[in-house]
Amino acid sequence: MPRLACHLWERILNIHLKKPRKAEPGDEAPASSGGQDLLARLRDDIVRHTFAPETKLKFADLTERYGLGIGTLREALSQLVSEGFVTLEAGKGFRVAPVSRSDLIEVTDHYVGFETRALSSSIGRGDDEWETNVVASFHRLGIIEDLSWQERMRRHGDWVERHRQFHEALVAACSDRWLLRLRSLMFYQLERYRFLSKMNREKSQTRKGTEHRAIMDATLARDPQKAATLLERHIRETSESILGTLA
Amino acid sequence: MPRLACHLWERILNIHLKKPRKAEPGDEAPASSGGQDLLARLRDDIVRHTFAPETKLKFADLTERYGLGIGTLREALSQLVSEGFVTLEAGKGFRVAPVSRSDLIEVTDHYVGFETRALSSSIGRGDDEWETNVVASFHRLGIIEDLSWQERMRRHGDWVERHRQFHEALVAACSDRWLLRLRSLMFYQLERYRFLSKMNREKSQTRKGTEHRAIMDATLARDPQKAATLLERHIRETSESILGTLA
DNA sequence: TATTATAAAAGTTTCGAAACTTTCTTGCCG
DNA sequence: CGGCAAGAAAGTTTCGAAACTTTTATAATA
Repeated sequence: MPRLACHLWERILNIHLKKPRKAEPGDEAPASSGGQDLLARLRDDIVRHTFAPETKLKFADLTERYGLGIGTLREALSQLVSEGFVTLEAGKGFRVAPVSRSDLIEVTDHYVGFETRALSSSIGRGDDEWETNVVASFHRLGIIEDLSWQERMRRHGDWVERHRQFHEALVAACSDRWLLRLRSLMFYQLERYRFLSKMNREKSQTRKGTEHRAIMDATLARDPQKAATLLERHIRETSESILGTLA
Repeated sequence: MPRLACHLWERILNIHLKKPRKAEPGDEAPASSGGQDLLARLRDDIVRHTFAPETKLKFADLTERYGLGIGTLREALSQLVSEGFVTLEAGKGFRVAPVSRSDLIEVTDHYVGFETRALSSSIGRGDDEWETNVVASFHRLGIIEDLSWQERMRRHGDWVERHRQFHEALVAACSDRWLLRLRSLMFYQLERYRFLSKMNREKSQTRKGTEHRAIMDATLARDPQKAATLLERHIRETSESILGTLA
């Protein structure tokens, strides 16, 4: 019976998957669509300097690398223009946005401001669920930070992800949607610079772990003042060290 | 002689236009490309409530309205997603982002913070050229604000544009690129709400003119404290009045 | 009549070919 | 040899048709 419509088969096969999908709780991200996480992949590749700053982003390369059409890529790149990761010059195409000392200084300042304010708010409003998440994400991060230097390097991708999740968990209870949005914007910008410092980080590694713990402790103790101070130092120290390498 | 290449004709016709184009001073905007100002047009149409909040943005309508292809529109809409004017749900398409009291409150707070900081910085660094521009854009705005109510309404589009230029001129000397960028983001968001208040603005109109002058005076007097205070009140009063209408 | 299955319609997403621009190369003339 | 025009190559931008999804309408069944 070849006349049977695809729809039927799909329904038969998916009925048990699709129904619950509608109310699945994890579906928070609005997401783009089919080129689902292309945006995230591209951003990651820029953040992790797979494409160095100022690199020209040619569609010929990109279509091959990601296996997607030109239009889809253009769409994602456009969003990255708005986020400040990519520049677009009419007729000349897309380039990875440049990095600079002044840019790093600005981004750091804004990020410190956003993150400390969001954290204070979060401390004031967080519930049990939030607390639990902070502890959980800290632990998940700690597992990697406790590894040997070599292992840590190998799993750097995971570290980046867990580090982001930890900081996100801290501020998650803040109710100001725009503050979270702006904070997130600056966080990703900083991530790009953080990567630059990956090369010449000496013994500072171990201190990072204790810093994260101190921030968490002050947060769980609901001491916004102290938490903000620690957090600010945490962020600024990292940036200072990166500024050294940017000479 | 039909064999003559297009290139030749174009060069003949454009040589005097294209050469100077390269160094034209007004070309500051990186701009998108061919659908040059589609992004701006779309944003304007959302800001001016041509498309009401939560409206579904169907490509069938949009292609007809703007006379552009689907791909081009998608690209512009993607950027507006990043800017927060539009939402995108996988498979369901684009919608104009909703408005709400809490959103307005957040946007106002952030905008006040950005604008006052940028203004202070600008006052500290502005040169003659900057001062001149402030005076010029204030005057240009004043011309419209001095008109009768009816005329003012008729030329509301111009007013919006000149109002934006005035505020941009004030902060133009600030050197923090990210601060200007974030400020601009919030400014456009507020613009959407400002439009809502257009309906029920009573006598407040005349006061606006004097407020603008007071801000400019304090700015030219290089009094950042006073300028910031006046500016903050200026912004907050507007938002308060809009909050009333959002009930 | 209510419910559910199927088809049709409406809409969105992806893709790549065609048009257009910029950049590089080559050949010509001074 | 340097400058410059012309053509070729490389790259970007636009567009709309095809594939796919969601929504709406229709028909069949209990």
